[in-house]
Amino acid sequence: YRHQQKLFLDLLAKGLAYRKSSKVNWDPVDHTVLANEQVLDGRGWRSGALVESRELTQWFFKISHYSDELLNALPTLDKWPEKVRTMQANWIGRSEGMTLTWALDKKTAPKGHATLEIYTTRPDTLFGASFLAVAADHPLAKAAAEKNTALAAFCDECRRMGTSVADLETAEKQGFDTGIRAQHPLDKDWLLPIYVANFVLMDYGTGAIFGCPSGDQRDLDFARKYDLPVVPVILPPGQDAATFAITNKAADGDGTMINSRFLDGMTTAAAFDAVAKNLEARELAGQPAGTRKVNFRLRDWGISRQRYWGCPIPIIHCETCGIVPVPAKDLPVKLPDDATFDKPGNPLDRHPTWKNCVCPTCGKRARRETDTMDTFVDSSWYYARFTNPQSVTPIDTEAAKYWLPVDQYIGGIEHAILHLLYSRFFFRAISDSGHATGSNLREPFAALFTQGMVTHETYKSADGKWLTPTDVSLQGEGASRTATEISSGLPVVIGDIIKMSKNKKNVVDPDDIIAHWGADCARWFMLSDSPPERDVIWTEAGVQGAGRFVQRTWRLIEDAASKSVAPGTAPPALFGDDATALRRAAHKALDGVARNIEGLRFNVAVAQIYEFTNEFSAALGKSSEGLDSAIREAAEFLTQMIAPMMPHLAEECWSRLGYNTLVAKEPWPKADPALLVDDRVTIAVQVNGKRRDEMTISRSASNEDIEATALRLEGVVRAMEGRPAKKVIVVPLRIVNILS
RNA sequence: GCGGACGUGGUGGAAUGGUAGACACACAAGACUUAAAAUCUUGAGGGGGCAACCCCGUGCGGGUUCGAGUCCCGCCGUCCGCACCA
Repeated sequence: YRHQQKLFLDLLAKGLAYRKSSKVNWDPVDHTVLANEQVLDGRGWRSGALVESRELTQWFFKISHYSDELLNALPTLDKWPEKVRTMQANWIGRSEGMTLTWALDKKTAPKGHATLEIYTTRPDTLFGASFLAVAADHPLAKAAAEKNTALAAFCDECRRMGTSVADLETAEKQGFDTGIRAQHPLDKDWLLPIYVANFVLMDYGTGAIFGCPSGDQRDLDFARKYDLPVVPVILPPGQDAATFAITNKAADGDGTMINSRFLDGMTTAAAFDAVAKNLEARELAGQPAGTRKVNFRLRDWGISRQRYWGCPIPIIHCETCGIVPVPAKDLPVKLPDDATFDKPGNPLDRHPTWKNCVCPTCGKRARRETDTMDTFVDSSWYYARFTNPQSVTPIDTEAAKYWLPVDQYIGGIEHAILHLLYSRFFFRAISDSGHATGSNLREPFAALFTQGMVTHETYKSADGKWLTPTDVSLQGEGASRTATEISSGLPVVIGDIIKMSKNKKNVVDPDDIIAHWGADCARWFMLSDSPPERDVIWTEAGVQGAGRFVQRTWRLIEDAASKSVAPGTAPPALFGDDATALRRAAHKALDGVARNIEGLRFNVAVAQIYEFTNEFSAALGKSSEGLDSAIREAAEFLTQMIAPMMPHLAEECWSRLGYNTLVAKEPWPKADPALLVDDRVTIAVQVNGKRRDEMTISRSASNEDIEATALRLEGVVRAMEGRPAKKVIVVPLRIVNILS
């Protein structure tokens, strides 16, 4: 906490942490702030009228300061999944547009309101405007509502909808005419009505828009409902100006400008520029009537939590001095040990004494901040702290420079946005406030791999209760699979395969798995079953198979140990055919497994080990010159190959092979390149693209030899039916294709 | 609505544009056993044929190529992310 609190205060000093009042969704049962997804997750009891909207002062980190940088740096993260980069780019949500100032009609405007600022990404469609709309919380809406009770009621309705309606997509567009009129920026004689509309968001742009019904679907729906003009201003490519009309589908793409005075005939891009230049040059209330503006969807990060767990925010509230940082000598601010949890609400706020303190500046009685930090703050810099956990400063810059960025980060896809974006922000923010400064210290994670989750089938009894896998017995296969409840014999509905959750009871206890199968076996199954980026489906049958392999490997090593030379024996001068074959298999497997582990293709690595094990088993029954030496090599290779995935078994095997060292400490063996390539290769022969035969031929055979041999093959002759070969394509070591 | 990914046997899944289904699970037959378990051997994409072998086959329809699961275009479906973002 000491270090994290120090970081917080340094961010505060840099203006990267701040306090602001905003509207939140408040859970009146738990007395805490609800995230949007919690309101909208359909859990029922939290949605609807139970959620309150309230004004709350909370702490934020200014992630928006880095919006551009976080977006622009995404392409440099070339070892991150495309998916995650796309998700982050969408989340940051950069859009280029303009802020336009509209003069309000003096006769209708409330006192103190002379202009209205709106944000648009489509200034080109300005001549298609037929109304303006503001959010219910917009100052202009509030001012207008003061003298208009019907409008005030409408605004209240909008606010309630904002926090309670889960199905936004079905919510109807609704508006209320404020009676205020605004002058069109390009024609002061053109007055447009200003509405309060439920689909305008206060926290995006300026909380106000202009509506161009012909160019935006929402605006069109709104215009049709309130009978506002619909003037087409963009002619989509391939449409005829004489016949083009807007019915119920807005033309929101690019095209040629029409009905737009001096813009007519321009492309949308040119019209954007023309309007921008025009408005930038115009003056209104002492400033340009329009300015180009880049907007982001990304909001600042609210880090306040009304919870006991989490790092206390090191701030003291003093009536005289205001917000006072806790002095460095008083850090860390610790959580009380005697908090109570018998009531809802923040235990720190409720604690009888904890929040009482004196102001470090004036010495008067003051109050501690009772919010704690979001635990995502902790996870945003732990990797930097880990480079030297003993450091007296939060981060040891030299250690960080040496170790960071993290070479390979592995985590679930569920962190694609929050954790990974917060970390990218926080690392920059702490660097800019004097910690971990260095040219390589901007992005925390050089490479990212998102692994899948462990999933399991779900089962539901006839009366709709979730059943655990141990309650159910399964019969049949494919579409005719059925399940019955063991205790009652009644049929069971087999449900979706989903992430294990206690709620749906589709869980298998890791302790049980380890107790019954062992950790090696569990790990082996998970690695072997699916590619690591995909979800793995936990099945009893699958883990049984892994268990059999554990036993089989042990037997194989035992057998091999008894048939091999002693450790450290020099290899013979000559190996017989079967011994050489075993050595080739061992070296190929070693090479392939190494490559696949490096590429994180663990399931393929496992398959290769299986394949090699099969060959190894078969070789043990043979007799060949030098076989005992080859067996030792193969057994040692196998042990080393399984070691990363089944370390306990590998150590047992290593010991059985006569060593009293740890295989974990052995270097990965080097495959002999000479044993990786075969003298003779088997290649397929196609006639007109269809495989008809195959041949085994010397690796160094010339194309002419290959062609001649291929044309003599029995299967080829049959398929040619006496026709001559028109063309023969020879791909050395791969394939021959004969066209006839 | 916008953005992205994916679609291969009964199942999980292999396959730098070059023999589709490696490997495993499940299944079946056989060996061993008084029996079962375990283990070992064998079989298997679908269809036809005694067999040799032939035809069809990677969601559907086109295209590029000597050659397409893989590349391109258009559909269909599934999943994921964002979503009244102006």
